[in-house]
Amino acid sequence: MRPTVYDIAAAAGVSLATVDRVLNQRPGVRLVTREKVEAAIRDIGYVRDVAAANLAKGRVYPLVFILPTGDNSFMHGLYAEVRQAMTRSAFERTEIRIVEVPAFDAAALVAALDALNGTDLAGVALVAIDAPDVRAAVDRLVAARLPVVTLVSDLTGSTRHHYAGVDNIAAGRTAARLLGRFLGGRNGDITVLAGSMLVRDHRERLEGFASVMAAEFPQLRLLPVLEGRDDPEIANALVSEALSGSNSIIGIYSLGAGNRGLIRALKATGQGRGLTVVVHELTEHTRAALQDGTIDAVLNQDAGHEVRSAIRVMKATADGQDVIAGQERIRLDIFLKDNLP
Amino acid sequence: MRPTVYDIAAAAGVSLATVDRVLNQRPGVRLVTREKVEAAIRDIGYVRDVAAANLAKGRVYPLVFILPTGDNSFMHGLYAEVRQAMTRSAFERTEIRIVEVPAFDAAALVAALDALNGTDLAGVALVAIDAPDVRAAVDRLVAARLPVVTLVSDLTGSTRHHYAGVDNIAAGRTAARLLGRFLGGRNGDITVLAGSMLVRDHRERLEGFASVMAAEFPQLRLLPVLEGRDDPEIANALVSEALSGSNSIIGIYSLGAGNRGLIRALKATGQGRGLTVVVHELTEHTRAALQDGTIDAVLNQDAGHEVRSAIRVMKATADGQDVIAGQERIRLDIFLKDNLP
DNA sequence: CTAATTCTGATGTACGTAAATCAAAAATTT
DNA sequence: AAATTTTTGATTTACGTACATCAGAATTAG
Repeated sequence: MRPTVYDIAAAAGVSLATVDRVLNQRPGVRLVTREKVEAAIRDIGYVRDVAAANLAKGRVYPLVFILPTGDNSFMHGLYAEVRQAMTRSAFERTEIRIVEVPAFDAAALVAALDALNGTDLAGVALVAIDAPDVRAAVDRLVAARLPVVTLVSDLTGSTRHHYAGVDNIAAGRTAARLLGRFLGGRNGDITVLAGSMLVRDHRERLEGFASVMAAEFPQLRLLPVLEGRDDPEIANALVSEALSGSNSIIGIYSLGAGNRGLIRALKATGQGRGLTVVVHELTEHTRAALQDGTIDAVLNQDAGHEVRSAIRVMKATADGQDVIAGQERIRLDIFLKDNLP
Repeated sequence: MRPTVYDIAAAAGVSLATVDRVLNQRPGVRLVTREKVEAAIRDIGYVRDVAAANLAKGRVYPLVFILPTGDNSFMHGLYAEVRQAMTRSAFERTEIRIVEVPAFDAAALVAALDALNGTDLAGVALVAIDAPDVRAAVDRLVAARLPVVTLVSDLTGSTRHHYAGVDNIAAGRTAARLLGRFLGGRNGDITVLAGSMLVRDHRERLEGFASVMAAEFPQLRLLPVLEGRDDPEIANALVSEALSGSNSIIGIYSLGAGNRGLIRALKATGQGRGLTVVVHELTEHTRAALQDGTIDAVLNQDAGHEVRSAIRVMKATADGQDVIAGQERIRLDIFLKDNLP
């Protein structure tokens, strides 16, 4: 049988109350006694039964997800996953609240973050915008001992506890290699469609993409980046214009959202041109386009995994526990038409 | 506050004892009363607090992993992950035991399975060998109300509760497309190295690979499959022989384990021939080969995820709970040199 | 050496559920 | 209607931990 607090008490030769004081870092224990108890804990290999402890504490984890609004399938999926997680609240002792903020609006994000300061929370997850005042706002929350997890897009340089998202530089590099190798030595132009250079994930994807392109596929030339603000309408307009304006485009990398606009443009203007296309985020639209050959590869981050991972990390951080590192690494999924889930 | 058994009792107008009898399907409750209680449970949306229930029951989950012996990195990794899971036993209320059986030995596997029948277990995970008597042995365990999960290689047609592994047909198809597109229209021969056609995962990978090759890359010709028994030495010998015997081989697909033998052969005999190589399972050897360009892509199943998923599913099945489907889907990882973890 | 202070022990209640016991009530049989 | 059987209720203990209270012991200060 696994050791309990009674076993520690017996081993250390103290009472249950003292063990409890040590375990829960309550005052009123002499240093020597405390060390005696801690030694006993180590010796008999006691590990606190978190379930029992939570039961006794009546612990619940009030969590907040700060999510940007946005009419694209990826964001819809992300919202859906958070709502899914809400339905599991009873089991997981969570109380999840969603706070919506306008997309790409750093000031609004800062306001949302600051509004949380002082409230009774076990954790905050946010899709970060890479701006100094956002960083400062996050640091304020961390300083107030609140677990903070960035979701999808990271905020390096801040003191956030964890990032639940993919390695976007690696994603960009991977996209470049896929595109480069699929094009098999042909030369021509590559168009990159992004959402906004304001968010770190898009900047990083571009950075990775450009560096591999330059180093390994010099026969391919990168055209200036199109910024579609993750909006299908804008994306459609930009890509249509680019394709009709040039015949030397042979590849497209879409590193943001709003791909149903891109796909519409491809079907209207890109038909029969033998374009090789790599995009991000598996949605109903990109899935269909992958299947019918409009798109050649989809890079994806599983929003469900990201949300569940964020929740696990926030809970663990709130309890001062550590997490299974391998389990919390969000992997980059590569989908070809053959391995669609 | 979340409803408790007391709330059900009050809502149904019965005593706590009766609620308990209904909840735990104990006898001694009239049908009408039982229905009254069940209605109350639905009405107030009661969900049992599993943590508290397990605490009260003193529940532990004795689990068995039946793993094949085998001197290849993938199996080493799998063992390591199970041992990792053992270290978390205290937290997870599991008691994990590993049973080793010789690889590719159906009779030994059947014996190991039958030895478990009648023992007090909460679940069995096994790397299945696709043979009728293995299927029968698994069915016997399932009939004895024991949760059974296949790991890495499935056993379709059996009554196993769950398969914790990747879709191997999709894996084979994906490998074919990667190889085909990376070769960019060249024509020549493709060599396939497998472990054994006895295990379903290898058969399925080959099936998927061959079908996409035939349908979409007719300029590539498949050579007869080499069976390396997942053994590095045998793999090395077979591939070396194949490469020195033919100059028309331009691609290799290794769908089993034992790749350090393949890599040795490639470095010795395949240098400078511009071979395109796709292999399975990310290990230290395949990782290094991917980085130095000996290999072009690695398809991988994350053994850690498989083991953790198997444990979650066995526990949930033992409790009659259901699982988060999306969370238990084991994904096929595709690694290029750019997205190595 | 006494008084004040700081530690420590003993004990009880709570969390939400499981499981057992025994008495009482209701339903069924004779 | 009595005897029997089946249902139900009331109550208690337990799981492992948290947390509070109060008394007694040990330590420190005066």
